[in-house]
Amino acid sequence: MDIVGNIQKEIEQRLREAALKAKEEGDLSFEELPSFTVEVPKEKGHGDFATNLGIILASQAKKPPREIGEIIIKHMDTSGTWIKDMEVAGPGFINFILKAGWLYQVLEVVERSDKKYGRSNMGMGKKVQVEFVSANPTGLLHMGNARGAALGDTIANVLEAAGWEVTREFYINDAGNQIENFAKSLEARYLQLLGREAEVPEEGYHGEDLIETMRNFIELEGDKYLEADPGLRRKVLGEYALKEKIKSIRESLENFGVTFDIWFSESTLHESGAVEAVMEELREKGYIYEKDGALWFKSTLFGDKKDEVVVRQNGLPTYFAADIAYHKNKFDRGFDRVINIWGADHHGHVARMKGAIEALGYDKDRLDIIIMQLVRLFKDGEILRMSKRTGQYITLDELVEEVGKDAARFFFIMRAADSHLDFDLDLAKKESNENPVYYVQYAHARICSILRQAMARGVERLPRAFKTDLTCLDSEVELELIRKIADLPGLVKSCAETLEPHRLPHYAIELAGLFHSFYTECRVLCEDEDKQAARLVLVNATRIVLRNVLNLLGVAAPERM
RNA sequence: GCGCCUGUAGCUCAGCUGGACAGAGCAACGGACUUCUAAUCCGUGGGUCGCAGGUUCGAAUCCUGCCAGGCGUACCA
Repeated sequence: MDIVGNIQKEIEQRLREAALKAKEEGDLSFEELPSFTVEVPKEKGHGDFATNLGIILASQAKKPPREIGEIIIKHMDTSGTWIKDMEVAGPGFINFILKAGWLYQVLEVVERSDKKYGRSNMGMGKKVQVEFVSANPTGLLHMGNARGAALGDTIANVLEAAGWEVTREFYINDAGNQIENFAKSLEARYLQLLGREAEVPEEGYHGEDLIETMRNFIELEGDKYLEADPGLRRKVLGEYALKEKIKSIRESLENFGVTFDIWFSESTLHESGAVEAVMEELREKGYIYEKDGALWFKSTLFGDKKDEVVVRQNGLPTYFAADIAYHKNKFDRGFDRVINIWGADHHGHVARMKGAIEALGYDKDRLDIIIMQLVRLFKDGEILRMSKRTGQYITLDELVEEVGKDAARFFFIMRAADSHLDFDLDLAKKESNENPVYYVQYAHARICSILRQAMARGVERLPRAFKTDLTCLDSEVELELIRKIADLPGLVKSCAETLEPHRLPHYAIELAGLFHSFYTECRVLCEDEDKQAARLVLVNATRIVLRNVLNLLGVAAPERM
């Protein structure tokens, strides 16, 4: 239940009626009522809600905006609403001042909804798949993957909260060229460890983790592949390492609070013939042609800059071909909507992916691709260039170890996907105590402490909001705190709509800030029983909201710190 | 060259899809613990919103052109 949203809608409706009534009575002239906004003004002095209707109507009605404002106010029927007062202000806004009581019902709603406060059924139970991370299983997870993991998981959480049925999926790129290179690199390490001359190929993977992997392998299987057929050897080593890598990726992500419902293997698409089949389908529809011995998809038909190869000269399908089959597979599985989270280095892939979806006859708007800018890592004041090939990167595990899961997630989610974020590792470590995440968690812990104290002082159970006189919550901080609490449902909806969860951490910081101010200014446990009861209700509602937001972020809500 | 993203306080970033005087955290400075956790609070300083035009009653937000940075522009993924 979204009280702010409901009031907004109600005011909008009354305004519409007032304008029409004014028109009927000849006070205003306009053809059709233009679209206008009813919003919460930034400035406290501008009332609880405000509309720009007067300004919007000015040119059509041929009257000054302020005069229109007065006319609308005159025709407003406010009976049965929370509206106490209306005034024309500034260039012609109408500000609405509500009766004080409107906020108190928010506390009742929070208490009653508890874990469900902030949730809605906007998605109406429709099925959505969020595919994210999907890192190559040839190495460890780095900072970019960490950002993607935090972002994707939170988007999934937000969609769930907004009433979608969400599936989290990881696409395993266990086929293609890179797997060849992976196997060659493993082979080189294997041979090296057994005292042979061998070199990791230029285009291979140089990370030291592969040495470790081969050490594990040798422990199990010894040197029995030393003289084996190289093709077989690479296959065995590759399969072993892949399994180990995927397992460690899964563990790292779980350690970061991210659990996938489905791990989807690319190679199954090749083995089942799905790639071939989808190529055939596109060919029949006339979107495939041959040139220079390769097969091309006509992505330029869908606004891409150039056509794209789907089957190479050597007869092997490209990554793109498999991706088309994968996306067809997603829709075949019955997802109403599909969301991909990709790093900025893949943005060139967006147009042709959407093109392929369209070519297959699906509505391309059922696919959202979120492009996330890359993470630039600073250490000792210098940029650390990350690359899996050179093996130089900070891993997700190291990040969690040094900065902590909660701080890392909070930090990543706080930034919009669009922002190219600079992650200063030294600073993150150094400031871990001053990180905003602790500020929020501390607010939660403080509340829990108050509630514990209350019990210790003989309060047997928390007072229920509907049985408590809340009107004594009348200081400015108290009202602001309730006002902020009232914002959560609208915020979650809007984050789900825009797929931009970065406003949640900011909200949490603001809410925690208001609570801390309240804490300094207002004593909860006190002589005045009525006041104490009302403040316990307020504090408990704040706790519920903080916890719910932290849950959405995948960040712990500690009861003690 | 072309395409996508970005440019807001010393630093890292918000700015709720065009609203009424531009915000937060960190950093700097000055205050507040005999009272529910000082991982907190209160206060001070700090900005040509990259630059120049345009649209609008109204622009950090939309359009155009420059400037700067990141990414992409493979029969790699």
